[in-house]
Amino acid sequence: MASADQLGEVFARRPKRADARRNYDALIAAAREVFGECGAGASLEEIARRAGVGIGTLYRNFPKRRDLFEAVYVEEVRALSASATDLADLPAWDALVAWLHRFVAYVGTKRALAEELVHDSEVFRSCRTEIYAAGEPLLRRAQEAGAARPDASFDDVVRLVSGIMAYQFPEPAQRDRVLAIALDGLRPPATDR
Amino acid sequence: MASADQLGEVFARRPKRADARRNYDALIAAAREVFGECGAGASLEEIARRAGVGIGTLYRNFPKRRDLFEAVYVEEVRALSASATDLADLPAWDALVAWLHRFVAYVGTKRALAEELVHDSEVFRSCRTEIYAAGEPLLRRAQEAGAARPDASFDDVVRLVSGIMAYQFPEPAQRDRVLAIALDGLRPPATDR
DNA sequence: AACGTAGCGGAGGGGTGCCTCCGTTTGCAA
DNA sequence: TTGCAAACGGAGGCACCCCTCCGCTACGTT
Repeated sequence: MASADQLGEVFARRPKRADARRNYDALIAAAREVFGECGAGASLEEIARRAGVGIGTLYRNFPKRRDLFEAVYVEEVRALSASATDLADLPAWDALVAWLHRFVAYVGTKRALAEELVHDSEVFRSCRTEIYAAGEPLLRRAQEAGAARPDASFDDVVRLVSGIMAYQFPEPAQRDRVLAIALDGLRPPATDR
Repeated sequence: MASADQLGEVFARRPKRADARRNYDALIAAAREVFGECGAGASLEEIARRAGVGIGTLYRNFPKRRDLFEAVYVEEVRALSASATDLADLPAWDALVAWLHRFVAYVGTKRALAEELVHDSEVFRSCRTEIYAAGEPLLRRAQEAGAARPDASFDDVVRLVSGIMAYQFPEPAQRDRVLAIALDGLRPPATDR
């Protein structure tokens, strides 16, 4: 699969010299934090600062903002998409809902990722492809089982869910309630459910 | 009602000298554009530039960013909340849906307003109060008519809808489809609707 | 027509961010 | 241990933004 190769490539860019690798990892950790707090437009100098690294080092490892951004999320996206497989033995609808809850857990706190998932951005398309490849079969299975409305695309679902997550909720209980309402809308139009 | 007074106050700040009023109005028009394009953090200098006005003029009329922001949306919020009254003769559910569509039309293109509606910010609370005062009765009426699920608060609905609108949709058709899914979730849990 | 003042606008100081360049440091292979 | 290529880091140039201040303009009044 082409998209996985691309994600692998990104991962392989990790440098080999010990000090370099240390800095690389510190940068990614810092970037994860800062992107999470400030969104995709966060200050790169702040990231270097927080990683305890010169700004030059940041730019050597990640010449473009997007390079850093990708490196941060590749791992998480992989984990998320991999986690779709161990839901196979649940009923179709429950599997979809369970996966979407994971999706929310991964994506919900990371405004930056959610933004990029919707605007399509170069190589980031790979991440989207990966996520969609994982989630779409779950939706289709639910639709075939008659548990989800047939006229919704997986893209609709992603937008529905990640839109809701876009703003932080003061109370997680409300977040779950709103998510539940949205998911109810995904059920088949009428009678049986 | 206290909130309306406060909105009135904002409106009354409009200056009286002809040139001043011209600039004031140009600033609001420019701000509406720029806030719409760039969100609430837009550059004030860009706004002044686009209004064809010196930056000093902007600051004299609107000493704080929020002042400008408020002035921009007061009018729109008023219109939106006023428009709830002429839906009284529709069936409860249809009235709610119709108003939410107006809500989307007003708010959907204005990321900045949606942001502020959720984060609560000083005087902006008035706008929210006003909007909620308009929309909440519509929801309650729908709930009493058994057309909307009783466990959803109006705040839930606002978050549901404005979250979905947070990212632009390339195709408006998809936006409507996703909105429809979400609104379906608002229907009462089971059988009759 | 003349005048007082409300209003104008933009220069400028301070801050922050982006990105490049290059003298210095350091890991590691020989 | 030595040597050198790889890696470091931060100074500095440029751009943009925020906000203040003050000499100039022109509106509306008398």
